[in-house]
Amino acid sequence: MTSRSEDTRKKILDAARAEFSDKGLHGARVDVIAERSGANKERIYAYFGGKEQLFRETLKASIAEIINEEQFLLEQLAKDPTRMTEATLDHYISFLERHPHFWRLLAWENLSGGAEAEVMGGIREETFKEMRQLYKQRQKLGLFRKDISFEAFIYTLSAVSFFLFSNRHTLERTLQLDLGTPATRKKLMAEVLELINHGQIPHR
Amino acid sequence: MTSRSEDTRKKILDAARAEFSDKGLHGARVDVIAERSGANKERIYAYFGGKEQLFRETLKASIAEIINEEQFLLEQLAKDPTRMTEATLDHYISFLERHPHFWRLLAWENLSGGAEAEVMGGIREETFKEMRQLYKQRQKLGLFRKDISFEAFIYTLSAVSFFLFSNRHTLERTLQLDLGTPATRKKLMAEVLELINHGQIPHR
Amino acid sequence: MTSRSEDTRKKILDAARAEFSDKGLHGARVDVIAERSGANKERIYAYFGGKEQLFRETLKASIAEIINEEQFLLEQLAKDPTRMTEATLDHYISFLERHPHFWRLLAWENLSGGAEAEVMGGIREETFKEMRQLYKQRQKLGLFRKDISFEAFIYTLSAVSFFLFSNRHTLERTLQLDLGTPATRKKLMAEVLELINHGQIPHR
Amino acid sequence: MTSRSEDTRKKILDAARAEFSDKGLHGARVDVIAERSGANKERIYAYFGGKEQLFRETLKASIAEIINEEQFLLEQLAKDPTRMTEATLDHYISFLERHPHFWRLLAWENLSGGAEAEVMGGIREETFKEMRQLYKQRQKLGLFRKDISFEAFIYTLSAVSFFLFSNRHTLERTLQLDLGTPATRKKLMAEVLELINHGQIPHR
DNA sequence: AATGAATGAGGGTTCATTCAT
DNA sequence: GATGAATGAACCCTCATTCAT
Repeated sequence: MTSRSEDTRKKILDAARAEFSDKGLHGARVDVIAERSGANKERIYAYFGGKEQLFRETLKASIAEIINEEQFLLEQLAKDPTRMTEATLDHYISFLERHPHFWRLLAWENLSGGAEAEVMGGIREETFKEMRQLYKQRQKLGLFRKDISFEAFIYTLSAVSFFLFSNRHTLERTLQLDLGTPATRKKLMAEVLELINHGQIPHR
Repeated sequence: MTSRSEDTRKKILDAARAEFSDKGLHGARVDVIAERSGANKERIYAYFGGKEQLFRETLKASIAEIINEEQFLLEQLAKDPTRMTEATLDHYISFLERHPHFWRLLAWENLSGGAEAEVMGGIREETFKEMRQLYKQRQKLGLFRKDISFEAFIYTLSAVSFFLFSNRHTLERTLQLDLGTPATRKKLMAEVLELINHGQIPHR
Repeated sequence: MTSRSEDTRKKILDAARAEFSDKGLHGARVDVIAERSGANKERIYAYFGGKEQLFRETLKASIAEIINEEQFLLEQLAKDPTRMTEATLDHYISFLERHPHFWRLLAWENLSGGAEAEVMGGIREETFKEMRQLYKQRQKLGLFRKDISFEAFIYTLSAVSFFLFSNRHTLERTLQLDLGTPATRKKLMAEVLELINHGQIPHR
Repeated sequence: MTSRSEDTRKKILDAARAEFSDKGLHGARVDVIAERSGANKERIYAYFGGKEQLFRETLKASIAEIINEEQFLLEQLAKDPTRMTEATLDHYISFLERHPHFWRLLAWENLSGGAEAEVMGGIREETFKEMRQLYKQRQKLGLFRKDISFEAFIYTLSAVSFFLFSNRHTLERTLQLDLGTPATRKKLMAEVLELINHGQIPHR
């Protein structure tokens, strides 16, 4: 594993991420990945074994990215636990915005049966463990409702953030919203946050 | 356009829906569609022009389905406007559950650039118009918060219902929930509804 | 199975026989077979499933040829049972000479493990059955030695005829014989026949 | 040519013999030879020039082996010239049995046109020269028939021994003999010897 | 001398699409 | 209108061979 081969491997992985993200497993072309990466097609097979395995590696690498980023979220939440909902939602949206291949690969994968989704399991477990503790703490403090589980909470935040990107095209047509414009998007999400948030804290 | 050809056309469309829903535009095979439909491959080209055009027709047909169903929702909401949120969410989930090809085709389409999403625009416009009126009415009555637009409301309901299906595989791994089991799903969605609902009605 | 497709199938089989006979399973090229046959490459896959299956079909077809021809031998032996050894050897040599692809395909196949050799089993069984009867008859008549089985007899005839073709190149070098020349070949085989023959009939 | 490089060369040649013997020129893979030999692929090109040249070298080396062994046969025949046929046949069978790559490489080569067969010429010439003298001597003694040339004699012995191995798979099917079992094989060959032998010595 | 990385020309196979009947 | 046969352009993958260190 010389630095040269490591470099080639990485170039292939980068190109694969772009290509698979764009067109999915079946739409992607190995030739295109080779060309995009500047490497020889055969190297793909030497390093990754085949198209499907490369897709899997690409997916894994993309999922790995979320881990690092979630560390920031955890640190932030530890410092300032007020506004947990907002901070988490913001983080999710920001992450998906900056890593379009993440949600795209995940979406392709889910449509194809999610055989590789298991990769995600263990990976995010730890983050969730810490967040769950924080959530329960706040439930005890009376800031979050006790009859709403952490799972439902995180599910909702995931859904409203993921959907924004994954169904953007359809949304723009049906809701007549230009979600490409940050301002429009922010306004929408602010309202969504409001909707979620005020189920949490019993203002009275 | 004899009744015989109409019949063949329909059989092709049905087979195409199944195949495209399963595997997407690129994963689907024209041969398979022909076989599944019992029609000759060449008929597909005679009637639809090509694979992509067939996909488009399939998508359109699937979207059209939502119209009929949404009439029921509107009627129901007209009769009993209390529990608008719950009724809508239930309707969405039930629809997606009974029409997996709908959300699947939409998901494939969104990933591919959503060129055909425009079809949806006009189609659901009318439904939304009626729902928006109802929503505003209830805002005036103080049952829904005034600073949360109809768009944000419907966006949230759409997201939490669609996400349940579109990301099911990933969800099962990360949240350790067995979403195939109706009971688990119902419990989750009940909590999500709670979360959304209590931002609407200021209990005090 | 129209006559047109039957024709194409046959053209492919003919071309395959030539190509496989020349270069064996691994040396043969599907493109070349397609070109030689004048058919489209894809037809090969449509009709035969793949390269290896085509090879198998080719082998089967070639083996089938020997059956028809062996009928002539049987008839001949029935008419004139004297000179059984000579007639059989002549027939074998003549057959191999006129069907080079037969022994070549068989030779390739034997080298590759003979997985398909089983095809031959049942096929020649009947011929051998009749010949065995004839052989035993002649043993009883004291024309063939009783301590030499039919198997050893037919084995020897097969070996000396097959070897003439299968090892021709090597033979020409080591024995300095020009086996391409019919006269040389005939002289050699006449002597070999003599060698075999006089073990059969106890001249005394 | 250090002893280290000599060693590498030998390891390559050994691996090549195994691989080419198994799969022939076209079926063999350079990568596999490199792996089997434990040497680097590039060394093959440095030492042998290419795949085909390596095959040729492998063939030459294998043919060379026969020389040493045939010395034993000659010595044996010199000591005890009675039973020349049997001794020679036994020797051939034993040699082929112990050196499967010899007959396999030769068979592949013959099928591919036998371009390298010339190597054999010179190599066995000397052995044959001695054997021919012995044969003629015995013809004069009236032990071998005068109208059967040495070439026909040696041809027959070569054929019946070589064929046993080269066509084993086909034979097992057509003659229903289990040639893998030594006993079966011995019985068959004993009868074949009988057949040949008694053409030699005019018992009367 | 030796190695791991890289290359480019195929090699087998499949696909969407069209033709001939 | 309908069908089975045919086509050619890819598509994934592999191989013999060479390069750079």
